[in-house]
Amino acid sequence: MSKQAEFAVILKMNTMFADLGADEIQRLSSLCHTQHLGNGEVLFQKGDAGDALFGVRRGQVRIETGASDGSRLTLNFMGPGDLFGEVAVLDGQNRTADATAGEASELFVLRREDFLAFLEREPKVAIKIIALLCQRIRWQSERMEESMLQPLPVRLARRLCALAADFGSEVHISQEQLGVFVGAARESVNRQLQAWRKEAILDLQRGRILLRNMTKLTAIARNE
Amino acid sequence: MSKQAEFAVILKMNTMFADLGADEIQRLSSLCHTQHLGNGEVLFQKGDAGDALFGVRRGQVRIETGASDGSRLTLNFMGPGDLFGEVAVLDGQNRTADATAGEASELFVLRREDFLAFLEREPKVAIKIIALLCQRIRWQSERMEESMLQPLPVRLARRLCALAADFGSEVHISQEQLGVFVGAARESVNRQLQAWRKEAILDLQRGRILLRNMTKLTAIARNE
DNA sequence: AAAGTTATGTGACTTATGACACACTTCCCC
DNA sequence: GGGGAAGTGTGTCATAAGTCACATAACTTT
Repeated sequence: MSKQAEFAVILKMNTMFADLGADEIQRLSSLCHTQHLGNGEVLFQKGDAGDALFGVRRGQVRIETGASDGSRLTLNFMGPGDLFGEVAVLDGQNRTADATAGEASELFVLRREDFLAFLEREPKVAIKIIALLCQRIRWQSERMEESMLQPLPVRLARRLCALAADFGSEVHISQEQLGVFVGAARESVNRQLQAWRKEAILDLQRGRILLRNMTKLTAIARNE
Repeated sequence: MSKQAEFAVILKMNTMFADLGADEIQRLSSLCHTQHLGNGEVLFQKGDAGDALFGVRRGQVRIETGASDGSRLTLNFMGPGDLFGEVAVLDGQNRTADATAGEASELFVLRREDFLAFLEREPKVAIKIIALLCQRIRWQSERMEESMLQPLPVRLARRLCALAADFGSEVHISQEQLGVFVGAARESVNRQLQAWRKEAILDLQRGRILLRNMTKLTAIARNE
């Protein structure tokens, strides 16, 4: 499969571009470049201009932010097929987090200027993008109002399910970082995980969580 | 001042259109219609197709939603100069709440079809709209992550400040509805308001709150 | 392998806030 | 002007989750 065809598949998988027609996707993916990163290499940092959209072809990129105490907190892991920086490429605002290669990686790059020129040539696509952004706004406000009002177990179960979708049943994450993800104290996370371990929903190891019973976990995530 | 000039001013005041150039605003406002509503008349209901954007010229429109128990909960008041339905007009999705005239009102109406045709004619404006939507997405995610994690006094102070910006220092709202706004129980809202009354930050009357010391209130809203 | 560092497990305590219960007041309307 | 209905004020209690304070376990570095 050509690089462009690969990139087209990745674009198509992202909610933001899922509704575009095959021809539009094809023209969009013809604008892509590729970029290689060595292990630990920094792709961009907080405050950099948001001048491109990235898709992971192989490897892994960590999206992280420097906490005030100097420690680094990982906000997300992007693996093959994941797309990141969609919003930055559209509005050109500064990056709000750092991106670092977690291993040697190859990325698809769609530069802002190319993308904007494309939108100007194809106003119908621009209108679709607008619709997609609007959906995202609706989705966000629904989620947020709903999500932060949920009790910790529900938030935690949801986050674990989301991580499982990306990484399978062996999630490699510290309880500390999980706490940051769901907005809770590490100790609270630990206590909940212990409770679930006793129910055989999952197993715990240092730096990793083994999901044993996704059925129960998704039931908790749905808040019964 | 002509209706169109008035509408142009209203568009300009809204964050969503604030960055557009004067000529673009002018062409956009030439597409507007007006509509009259009697007191209590229903403008649209939850589930209706989102086929237009509205601006209040005079009067007041309540945005509300029917709670499951049959009672109606007001989500927002739109007064002269306020714009609502921006997202629905862009993506054409269904309304997510009801809109009812709180008094005899006159509205500016910008129909979805006219607006989309306009965007197709002016792709540069479409790109600006995209940038504005992106800003809104960023703003939303920042706010939400921050806001729901804040303690009740902070959330309450912020909401009161926002209401004060719209209605001045005499905010006409029940404590019940204020509770819905900030996602808290009525009793908790009442207790916090009582505390602030004792500090002379505000006064309470049935169905209304008189803000006495905005300086202190904004300080609380900033979370010190 | 000893020492240091990071991640995890757990108990004791505190606090914010929701839930319930009920009294009191104001408004509206017949 | 009497009887609801809606809004408000307050006490008591329960609970979820944060904080603090350690103990322990697992990797890393020298």
